[in-house]
Formats: sequence, C-alpha cells, structure tokens
Amino acid sequence: MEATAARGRIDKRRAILDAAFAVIGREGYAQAGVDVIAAEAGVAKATVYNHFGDKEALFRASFAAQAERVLTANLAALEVLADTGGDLRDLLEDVGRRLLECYCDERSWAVRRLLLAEHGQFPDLLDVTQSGVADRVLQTLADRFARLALAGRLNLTDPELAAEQFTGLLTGPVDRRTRFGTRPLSEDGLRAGAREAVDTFLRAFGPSGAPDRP
Amino acid sequence: MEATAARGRIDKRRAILDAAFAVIGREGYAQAGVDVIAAEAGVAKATVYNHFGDKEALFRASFAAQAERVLTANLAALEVLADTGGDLRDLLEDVGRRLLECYCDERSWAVRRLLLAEHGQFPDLLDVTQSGVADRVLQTLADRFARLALAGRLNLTDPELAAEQFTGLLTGPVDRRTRFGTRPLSEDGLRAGAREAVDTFLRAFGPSGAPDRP
DNA sequence: TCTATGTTGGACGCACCAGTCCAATTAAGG
DNA sequence: CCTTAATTGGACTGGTGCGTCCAACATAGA
Repeated sequence: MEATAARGRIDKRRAILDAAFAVIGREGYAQAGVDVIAAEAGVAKATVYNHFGDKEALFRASFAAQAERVLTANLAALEVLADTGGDLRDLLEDVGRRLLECYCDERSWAVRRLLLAEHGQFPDLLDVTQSGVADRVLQTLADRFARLALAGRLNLTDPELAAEQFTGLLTGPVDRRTRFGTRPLSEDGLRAGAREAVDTFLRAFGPSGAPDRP
Repeated sequence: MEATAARGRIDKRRAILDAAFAVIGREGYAQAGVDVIAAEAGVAKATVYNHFGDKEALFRASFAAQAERVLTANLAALEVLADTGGDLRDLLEDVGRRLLECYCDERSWAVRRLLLAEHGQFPDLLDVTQSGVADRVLQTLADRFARLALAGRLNLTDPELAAEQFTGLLTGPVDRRTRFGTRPLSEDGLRAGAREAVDTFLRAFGPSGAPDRP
C-alpha cells in the first residue's frame, strides 16, 4: 500500500486532469481518445465521465488548470524584479532566463499549441488565456519597467511597449532555435538567449549616460 | 460558358489544393472532411482521390503549395532592402511593414497554426517549413543587415542575431495585439507595429554617432 | 458490520468519416 | 465522329471513437 493503489477520489480527479492535458496536448483534441486518457490516468473510462460528463468539459477543465499553473509560474519568474536594487543587467538577465524557462516548459508549449490548434472549435479558450495569463504577465512586467524608468534606471516612455518588446526579444529567437518547442534548449542556451535579449534591450533602453558595464 | 463550368483538369487540381488548405487550415486536419473539401472545390469526392489518392497526400501537397507562396511573399518583402540607398529608418520601416503584412496574412497564420497543431502526426512538415521558409527568410535578412553594417549604417557584429531580434521585435507585439491572428490589424496598426520595432531596433543598432532623425 | 457512494471492466449502440466502386456523363484529341 | 480519359453522384463498407449501461467490487463513514 505504498501509493499506487486507489488512494481516494480527489487524487483520481487530479490524475484525470493531468492525463487529459498530457494526451490532448500531445495528440490534439480530436485525436485524443478518452480511453487513452483514462488508461494514462490509471482509471476506468466510466470514472472519467463520472467526474466530467463530457470530453469537451474534460478538455476545458484540464486546459484551465494548466493555464493557471503557467500563469503562477510566470508571475513567480517576475518576482525577482520586485526589488529595484542590484545590478540592472544581472537583474534583467535573471528574470529573462526565468521567463524563458517558463516559456520553454513542455506545458507552456502545449498550452500555446492547443490555443492555436483548437481555437476554431473553442474560441473562448483564447479569452481565458489571453486576458488571464498573457495580459496579466505583460502588465506586471510593464509595472516593473515603469518603476525602473521612474528610478532613472531605464530610459523609456511606454512601459507596456517595452514589455512587449522585451518578451519579443526573448521569445523570437528562442521560437526559431527550438523549432517551435520541438527541440530542447540547454541551460546554457536559455542563459544565452536571455543575455542576448537583455544586451539589445539595454542598448535601446539602458540609462543614457553610462552603461552598467563597459 | 463564362468560366464556372468544367474548364479543364488542371484548374480542378488547383481548386482542390486551395479548398483543401482552406478547410484544413480552418478546421484542422482531423476535423476537415474530404467531402467538405470536395464541395468547396466544386468537385466530386472521387476526383479528389483521383488526383491525390489519399487525404494525407492531399494535405501535404496543399501545405507545401501554401508554404511556397508564403516563402515567395516574404522574400518579395525583403527585396526593398536590396538597394542600400535612401533613409535608413524609412527603409527599415518599409520592410518591417511588408514583413508584418506577410506575417498577418490569413494563409501565413494557417501555416503556422497547422505547423504547431499537426506536428505530432506530421513531424516532417516542420523540416520543410523551417529549413525552406523560416531559415531562408532569416538568412536573407541577415545578409542585408551584414551589408548595412559593412557600410557603416548599422552598428552590429552578429547579423544573424540581429535578424532574429528584428523579427522578434516585429512579431512579438503583433502576436499579442492580434490575439494570435484571430483579430485583424488595421493598416495603421501594421505601420505602427513596424515603426515601434524599428525605433527600438535603431536605438540598439543604429549608427552610433548621429541618429538619422532627431 | 451495514450502507451509500464511487469505481471497474467490458460490452454495446450510434454516428461519423476515409476510401471504394460503379454506371452514366462529359470533354479532349486525332 | 470516335476513342480515350476524366468527372460525377451516390451508394456502400469498414473502422474508429464517444458516450451509455450494468453487474460486481472497493471504500468511507455510521
């Protein structure tokens, strides 16, 4: 009775949600079989329908759960920008690397992939994710940039635009190098991606007079 | 006998290819019915199988055709960078706007969407598109940047990285504002996106001494 | 121990869809 | 005009997968 056998109902719900997102994220909504999901969750198919009633409801629930996880992970990555002290370049490289880690995470890619793939059938997923995750992360980043600009450590007038461009500088090159998430990126690769993005970002928005580093 | 009725065999093949990509791009490969494709092409289902034999072959053929169109459109957009004369900022804004037009095109979004969505079933699509389109466009852009750098009009050492970052600055903000291609962007929106990207790009890589504009 | 609720495996109905087949029609080319 | 090849509509098959049902089983709480 280590842990494998039936431990309780609530655990099964979790297991089903995780398995559903894993399978659907891997094979797509249409291709994902409920039988496969049930098997991967270690659960009978009837149990799946007991909990969620519908393949569509199951998909929505699992997607929402993962989007939630992605959001909290991203916000946690931004947390290092809370204190305005320390070397600016190091600070930005650190937050950049953390954001890229979130961005390159398997789950994060699956969310974006499903968002694009199933948007025809489930247009509301985009509302949830965009206004609940993307916009929220962007606003938080913009707030941090605004504080840094006010403190004279960044030279910019539109913090929201700067936040958009910062993420663009981060993710653009990485999208290509990972071939849209199909190829892993090493730890050094992540660090390099963050460093290059911050390099350019600071060349554009760094304090005008003296750069933090020669 | 204006044009609607059967005009020839070769036209039907085109019509089938276009209809196939339209339907599959809209509904996804699994959801797209061959009957629907045939109807949209104004053709009997048997004709589809006469030409392509297989739903999978039909998909590959239609995808390849569209990828080809996307590639030529992108390369055409880069053509304006051929002459190194003229105001640098105007030049870059022009090419940026053209690239964004390509990027925001319905077909271009459909290609990227299918690339992500069906990558599980068709991993080779990514090879074709990545090495045949994305890499080719990036290399061309990097070549132009290298020439501009050599002419002292850009201040950069790694043209390939600059090309990655230029496209990141262009597409990152636009991805968000169009909600991943689900919402149209006005002509002014495109121009603004290009202008902002070029602003930041030139702040980072513009000629060090004197900016082209105050 | 008894009971209620959740779980299991498996079988089943049902709908949908890729791909085939065929007889009738149409267009192309010599 | 005649032959050849392509097209058409429609019926048909086989396979797959969602969702249901049910009888037996496990578990938690009284």
